[in-house]
Amino acid sequence: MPHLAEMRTFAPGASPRQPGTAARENLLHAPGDAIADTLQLLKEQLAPQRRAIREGDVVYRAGEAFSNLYVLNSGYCKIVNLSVDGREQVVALKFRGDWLGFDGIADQQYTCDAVALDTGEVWVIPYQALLAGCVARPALLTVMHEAMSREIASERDSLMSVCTLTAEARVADFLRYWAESIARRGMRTDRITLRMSRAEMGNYLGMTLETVSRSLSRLAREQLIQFVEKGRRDIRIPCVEALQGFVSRSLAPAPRVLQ
Amino acid sequence: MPHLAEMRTFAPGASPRQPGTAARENLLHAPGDAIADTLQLLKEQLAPQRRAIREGDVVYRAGEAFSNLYVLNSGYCKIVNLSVDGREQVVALKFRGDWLGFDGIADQQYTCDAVALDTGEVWVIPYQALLAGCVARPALLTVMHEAMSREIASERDSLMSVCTLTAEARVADFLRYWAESIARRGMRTDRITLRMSRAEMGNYLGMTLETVSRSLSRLAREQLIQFVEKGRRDIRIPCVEALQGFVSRSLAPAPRVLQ
DNA sequence: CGCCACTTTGAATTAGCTCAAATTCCGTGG
DNA sequence: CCACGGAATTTGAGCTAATTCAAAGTGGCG
Repeated sequence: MPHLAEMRTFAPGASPRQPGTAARENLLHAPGDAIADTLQLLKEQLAPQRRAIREGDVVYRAGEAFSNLYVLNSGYCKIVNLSVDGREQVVALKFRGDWLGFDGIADQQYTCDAVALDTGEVWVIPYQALLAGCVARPALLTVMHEAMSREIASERDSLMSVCTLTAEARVADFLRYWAESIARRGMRTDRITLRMSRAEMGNYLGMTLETVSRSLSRLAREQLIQFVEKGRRDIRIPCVEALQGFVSRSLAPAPRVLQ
Repeated sequence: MPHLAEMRTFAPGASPRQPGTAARENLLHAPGDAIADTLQLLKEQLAPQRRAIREGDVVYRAGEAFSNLYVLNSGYCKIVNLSVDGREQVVALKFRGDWLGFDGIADQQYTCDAVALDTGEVWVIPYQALLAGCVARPALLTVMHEAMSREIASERDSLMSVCTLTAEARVADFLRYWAESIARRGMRTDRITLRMSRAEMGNYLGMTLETVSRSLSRLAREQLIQFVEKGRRDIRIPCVEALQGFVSRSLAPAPRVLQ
């Protein structure tokens, strides 16, 4: 577990080597890949503690005192918002390179649960250490701000999706978003494995699990997706653009309303 | 919408402030009011340019190159998200002390329109100047991060509201949120003036303007609100807690679903 | 093999939408 | 000051997308 004192000992550009993993990850590092660059920067500058996670593990919990941000190095997480009256709402999904925990900054405690959807690894980024590191490497501040900015924009898109699309279009848009997210991370996108149950998807998308199921069946009937044999969580997307097209087409013909 | 994350920190009874001279604002400044403190800090450290805005004025527009953040010193703004296929979605409302423009950081251009709902004033905070100022005054970074964090939490609450509440409860929650927002800023809350048309509210809340109107009529019939004579935009809220109670009560009895 | 959780599909119900008509408000010009 | 016209709002009636309730079907795993 790296302490602040240790952290400083790494000269910028020198990576703290971990036996086994570091070499492999450096091999995988392609310059120009913003996500990999960010991970690389964080590793070099902060040598973050790594924490293995498995499906269902809680990275942080609502109400817990805030002190760390987290960056997802592999796997998938869902962010679950909780209301005082007991409602639960999946409000975001996180992929490799995404940051978790920004919601805790304002009042020094997290306002959501962050739960792993799969085996993976998060890096622990103590907030104070990050701020301290920004003095030497302003790039750290830049990547953090970009991540926060992106999160704000992303949640606005979610809200727009829920407010303006039909259920079936929302499901299609969700699949498109998932495919795009993993494509941007260099993973194959033609065949995706959803890490969520129908109930979780429905919760995230603001519809019942039955409606999710019906929408998926309909999308399959329309050839926009295919179920990979054995297991209804593996889905083939022959053409992501076709999915996008479906979403656009399913809009009301005249969406021009606001002033 | 429920903005749980915003609830803490602010001491009620803080000064309601009007745009005006620095001297008058200093007189009105009450220590312990986080919003006033932030404005004070920004004024002292950055002496931001002030920009008067009137209803309909665009503070920034989607696609425009990012270089400034803005802080609302008075008035109200809506944030409108735009999709490539022409949908418009009001995704946030901004009050005195709120920051605008975070969405522009990630890709160096704004992704939304920010539009004034009323006469007011924004302060222009050049992002680079802000970062530079943070070296001398780390508190600047703190308030900025808190604002971003709050915005993330707030949008998650909006998403939860849209996904889990009935239309009528959403309208009630919106009124509660508006009342609470201005209460926290020291303004009277028993009688509020909505700055939005039924169509704008409906867009923000994910329903048609007719449903907004019907919901308001029903809430009035149930004595949870009253229309102030002459003008359907002035609303009296006899008891904010009663509104909150209505929202909670209108939940499905057994909201326990996820896993 | 058999249980259990998840998923699919159907049928009936309903919340909210669409379409339409009346009403109110407000600014503008006479 | 009042009349007029357009825009916003309200309200009603019918419709539809999505929900609820229910029953089968499927797969994973001890």
